[in-house]
Amino acid sequence: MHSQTRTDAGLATTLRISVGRLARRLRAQRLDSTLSETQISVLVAVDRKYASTPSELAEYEKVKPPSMTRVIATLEERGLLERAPHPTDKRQAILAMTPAGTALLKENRRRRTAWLVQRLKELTPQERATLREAAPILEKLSQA
Amino acid sequence: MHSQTRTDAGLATTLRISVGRLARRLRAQRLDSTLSETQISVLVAVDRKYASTPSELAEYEKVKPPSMTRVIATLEERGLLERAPHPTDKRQAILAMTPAGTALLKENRRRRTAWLVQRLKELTPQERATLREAAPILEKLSQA
DNA sequence: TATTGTTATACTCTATAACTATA
DNA sequence: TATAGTTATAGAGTATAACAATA
Repeated sequence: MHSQTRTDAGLATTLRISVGRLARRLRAQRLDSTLSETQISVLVAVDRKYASTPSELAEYEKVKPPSMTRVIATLEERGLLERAPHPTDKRQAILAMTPAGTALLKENRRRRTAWLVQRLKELTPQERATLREAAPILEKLSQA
Repeated sequence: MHSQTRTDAGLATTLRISVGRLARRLRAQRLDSTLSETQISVLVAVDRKYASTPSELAEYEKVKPPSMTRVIATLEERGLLERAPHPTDKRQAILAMTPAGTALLKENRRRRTAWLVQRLKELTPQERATLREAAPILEKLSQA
């Protein structure tokens, strides 16, 4: 059964291919296809307070500040984010979720999770148990 | 340990997030960052004979024919693909790998796999064993 | 002076519409 | 007429360079 994964290189190859393909399938489930992956990702970052100012968001998303200016402008225009003044530094802006932004994220998570839950249901109980063991390891790998 | 993954929805959420993040990390390892993901993917499709003509490649990559025209033109200019006449239909073209294209793919795979092998080495033997069990299941999930 | 953020401009990737060559 | 592919053109996303406001 594990013929391709006996060696570390074999395991890495199999993981690399299936993780890439699974991620593409998950991305395709996104709710509002008029929002890009970066836009969704910025909403998530603001929602979880991983980043709040335009500079922090650019750094977090690995894009340049002028690109982030445009991403934020679009999200503001759509009423998904709003801007508040920084308490001490007038140069900076603090981004915050609007109720519409929060609702959109929630629906997006619901959709993608529902798609994957359906796929998990098609596995055997033993296979799901294996994935439960593997999930925290994949989590660790992704943060390495 | 599995507090987040007891339910199917919890498992799905954890998998969804870590698979997405791991895929992004893997993509970032690509060799020639002047080649887009689509360009790499077209090379892989030609190499494995998943598709050979511009129309087939457009269909396979889920882009429109004019977009594929440009992707192929770039790959030809860089000497990674070459064009041969179709044996019976003068409208169509058959794309084939050049030695440089084959070499580039090989090096790309080597790099991404090497990155992941390194990450796997940082795990415990028990964790690697769990991933060996999980790998074929993720493979199945990605093809569902 | 250094930092934060924006505006102006250009490049890449993708799309739609219109066209050419062949079936 | 229909199909395979290209050319012309436009829109989205990101980059660099130059600038404004504030620290």
